Amino acid sequence: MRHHRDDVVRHAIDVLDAYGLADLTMRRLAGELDVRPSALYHHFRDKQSLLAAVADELLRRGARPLAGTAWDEQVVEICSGLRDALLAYRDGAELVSTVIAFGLGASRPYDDLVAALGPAGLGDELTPTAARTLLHLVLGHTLDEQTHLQAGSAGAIGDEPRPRSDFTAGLALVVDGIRLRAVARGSARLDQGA
Amino acid sequence: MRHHRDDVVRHAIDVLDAYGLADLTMRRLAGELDVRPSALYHHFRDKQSLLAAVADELLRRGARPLAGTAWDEQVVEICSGLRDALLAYRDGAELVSTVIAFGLGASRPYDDLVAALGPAGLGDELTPTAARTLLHLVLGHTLDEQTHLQAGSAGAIGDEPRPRSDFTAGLALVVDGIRLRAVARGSARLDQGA
DNA sequence: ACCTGAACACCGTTCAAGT
DNA sequence: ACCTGAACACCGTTCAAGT
Repeated sequence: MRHHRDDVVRHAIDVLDAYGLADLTMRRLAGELDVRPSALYHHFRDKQSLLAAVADELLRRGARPLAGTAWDEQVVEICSGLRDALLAYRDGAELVSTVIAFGLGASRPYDDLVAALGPAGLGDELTPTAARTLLHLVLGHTLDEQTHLQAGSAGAIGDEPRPRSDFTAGLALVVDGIRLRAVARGSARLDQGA
Repeated sequence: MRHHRDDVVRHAIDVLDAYGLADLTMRRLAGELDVRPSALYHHFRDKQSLLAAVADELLRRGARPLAGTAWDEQVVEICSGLRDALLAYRDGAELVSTVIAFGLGASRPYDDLVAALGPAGLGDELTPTAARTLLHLVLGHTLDEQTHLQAGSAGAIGDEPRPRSDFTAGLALVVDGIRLRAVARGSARLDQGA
């Protein structure tokens, strides 16, 4: 049976969710598609590109429209939505972190954060910094969280699972720091929780 | 020639720095030590444990005494020192991030941050959250930075390198957010830069 | 356009046995 | 205590050739 690129990506997500990132190999994926491993190289130049496409699809599936109007509400929505998207598939956080680190894809969340931060008036220098800081927080936290959630099945010894409020609290720290800079340029109120 | 554990770790750091994390394989390391790969399993139960020991040694070499007295000075020192330690060896940030994600070692920076944050009076719930948030920022940022620094030699297309001030600015954001919570419990001044 | 067959150059890990 | 020899069960990638 013949496939095209989208079939491969869909099957790759299934393999990811069922077996984890370490077992998402070209050979295993080819096996699931009932095809020789070399056939995959017709659709993707290498494994990194495949993983980038899988990460993009995972984020696309988790995408939600923004409801809030204020920049800080939107930032919290984007970050929470990203976390939910990462948690929706096994090893989602590890996959997206890897793809972002290699700089081959998964750039949507960063772009969305930059756009949402616009009205905060941080300036052209601080806005990308703030967006990256938020992104690092979400990826790092969710990677931690997902690793600990899955610690039962894997070999790693997990200490206590993260309390539910931990993500929100960490995010609020950073948003407050950003709000302080926005305030310095004279706009939002300082004491609203994130 | 016979080695013990410390020799293996030292050679592993050399291989890491010379060839990168992807080429720090058990087989290559064994080759450098002029030993069969199976000999390494006398010293370490698996590759993860070896990497954990390498990460700990890398952090040990980068350790510096704390000069500051105020908690926010100490936090900035710890984070900057961690960044410097990670940048001192090729793929240092990726190695330490991996080891921390697996929860097998490299816990010193987290412990130091928790200790430094003590006097901020954040409480038992927020202190670990703040420490993790800082750690995620430093690891994420430095991983980004190191990837872009090394982008010339690797295949990944790096966009512009991070501006020098980016790390400091991102760190200041988070420290300000923490300071705000410390202020809420009534201690430090709010307008001191990080 | 999509795939096979066959190969190349590797991996981590185990385990009995040696000194 | 530290190591060898040999094997097991895998990897990603290339490339000529097929339909």
